Amino acid sequence: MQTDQQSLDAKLIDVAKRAGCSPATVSRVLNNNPSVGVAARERVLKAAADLGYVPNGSARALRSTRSRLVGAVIPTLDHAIYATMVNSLQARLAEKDVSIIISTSFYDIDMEWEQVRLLVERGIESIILVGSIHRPETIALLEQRKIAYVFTYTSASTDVGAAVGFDNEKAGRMAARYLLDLGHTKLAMIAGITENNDRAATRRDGFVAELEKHGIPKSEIAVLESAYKIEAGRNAMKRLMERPDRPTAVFCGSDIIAAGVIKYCHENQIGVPNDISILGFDNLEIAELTTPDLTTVEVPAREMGTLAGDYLLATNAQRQHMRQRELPLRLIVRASTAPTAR
Amino acid sequence: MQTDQQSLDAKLIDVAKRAGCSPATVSRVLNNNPSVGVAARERVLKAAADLGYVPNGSARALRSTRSRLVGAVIPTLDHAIYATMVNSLQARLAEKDVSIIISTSFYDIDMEWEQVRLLVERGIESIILVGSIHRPETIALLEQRKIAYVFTYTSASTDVGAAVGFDNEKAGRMAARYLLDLGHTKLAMIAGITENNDRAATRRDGFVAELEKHGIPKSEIAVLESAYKIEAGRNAMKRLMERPDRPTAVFCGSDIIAAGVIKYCHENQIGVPNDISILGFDNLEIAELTTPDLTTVEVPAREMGTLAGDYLLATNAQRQHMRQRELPLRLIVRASTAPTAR
DNA sequence: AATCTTTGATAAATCGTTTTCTTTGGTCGG
DNA sequence: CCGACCAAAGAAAACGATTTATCAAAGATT
Repeated sequence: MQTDQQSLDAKLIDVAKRAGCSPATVSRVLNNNPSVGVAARERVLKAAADLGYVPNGSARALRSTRSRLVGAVIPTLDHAIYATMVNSLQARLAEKDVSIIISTSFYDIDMEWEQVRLLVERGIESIILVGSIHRPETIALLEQRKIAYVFTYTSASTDVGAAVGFDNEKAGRMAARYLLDLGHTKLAMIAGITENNDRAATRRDGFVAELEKHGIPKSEIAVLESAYKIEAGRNAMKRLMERPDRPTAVFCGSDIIAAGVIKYCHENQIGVPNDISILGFDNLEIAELTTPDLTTVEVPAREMGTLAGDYLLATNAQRQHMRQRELPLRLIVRASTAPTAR
Repeated sequence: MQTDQQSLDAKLIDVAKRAGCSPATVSRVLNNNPSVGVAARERVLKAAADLGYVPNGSARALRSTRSRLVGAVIPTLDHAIYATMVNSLQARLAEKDVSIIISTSFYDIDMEWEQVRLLVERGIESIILVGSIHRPETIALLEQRKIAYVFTYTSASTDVGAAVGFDNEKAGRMAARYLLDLGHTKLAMIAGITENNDRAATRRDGFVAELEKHGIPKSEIAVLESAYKIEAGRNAMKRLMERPDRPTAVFCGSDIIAAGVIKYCHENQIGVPNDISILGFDNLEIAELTTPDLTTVEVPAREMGTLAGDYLLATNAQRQHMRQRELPLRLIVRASTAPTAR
């Protein structure tokens, strides 16, 4: 004989019974529908609390077509630049009781497509992606399902999606100009892996283009790639220094890479910035850990997360005004760069 | 007049119609139920592909009570130790097409309780939490709903939950013993914030207890706390060095804190490890960025994520054998620690 | 005093699947 | 050659909420 109601998973109808009203009324109270009297409202709330009632999200989502779920597909959480962004995104969404399903694509747009499919199946109402290169199927699916999507780490939105981020080409140019202004003419770049990473590729292109514009032929610019790991950065620098014509300044696609580069310099008695200037990208916390402190380009990861959250939470009408958001980039000058010796 | 089927969101019944069979058959095909003929199976698969059919997860979850959703509540994603763990956890779950909803509690168990409630509402089948201190309501809810839960970063499971992690007290003792073995007798600890953080607190307690055991009175051990930020670690070290009786070795609750501590030492001409030995905790990537490289205790974050994932994916029967998993801790000796000068 | 609104609440249909219970038709052993 | 059995597939109920249509009672308007 079951007497202890608490021990069963109470359903909405149980709450209704206990409150002495219909399920419809309970539903309205739970959804803050104003058309229910204050007396009934209180009885319902009390009953729900007594029973430890927890609504069934699936049933709710099924009937109302609102799941309060958003998706995020990012390359990895193992890189602070993405983890930080997701962290602020999640915080913003949590304020509105919206939950976030996260999955990682390891920089692979085919994998991304699979993940997006799965997320759509889960009923997400909107989604955030990284970069502006995606499989056509991915975008088509989101369009067809009318799921709002926003690209991050880029300001290049498609004709239909939205973007919150920065201009990667500008970022590359900014780096180039800064090093040129310091008097450097023999330059190199250790980019991140550019395959399937439009942001890294565009940054590199901007860097090279700006140098060319200032009279430095492409053939004289050494461009290597490195994974986003300290060790990988160190190895890339090793390869670079084994070449005949050594640069006096190196632009790195990430602070992580730059950290490895500086490490290599230490190990090989190459003075930073006396022999070689090192410029990073991201402005991670570690930029103040290298010796010397790293000059770098600051990426507004936290802000991107918050703004992307705002976009995902917005109504369709509001979104019209939020389609493209380019955030400013700042150069953080520390001690790893210096003018060329005369 | 609507002729283009593709443009509508196809439902299971549409697939059935196109394949010329009943919805039940389609459902069986989609769920790999063996009792359906190969001919019918192929027709269904073809029809589903033609229509671009995507199952409705909510309806599926509602009817089957299986949501393929797990929850994770962690203090923050802004600390590599958690981001890394979540990253490997997610990777493990993705292999089985299980999605993860993540939310952050900012080290606040009241907030954690709210988050868990919301996750339960979303229909998660299991959940991972950090540490072993939680609100009783949190555990009670999970128990009542029969949602499997696993604690991480600790090996202390309750009588009913599971834990995959390490013994924080042992960790503290290990650090103490190492520094004692080097000959240090004047020791200090800069712990992380211990309020609502049983792991940090237990580590501290283990450290102090081991020192006491070896004849160092508690009153001689300086213990401070610091947030998990480089800057905060620097400030804590400042406070420590302003005290009369300076230690010759400092154990830091995290590599992040240790990095700040070393920074302070640089700025104030305190030699590491000549004047003072610094011992970190976590073995983050940054441990190889400090000068000198940081000696630290390695925390198996990646492995914890994978094993926690295994637990969440396991059946109830299998879980019986996975209730408590203590992972080994390794001391990574680098250059920031040295024997005391005679 | 009769009619028109407004308010608060109910009954019943519905969302898109899975599952249980039947049915159908074919194979096999005796 | 017949009944038992099995495999494959269908019909219909169910999952737990929201929403639409409806209605009764109370208040406002003439």
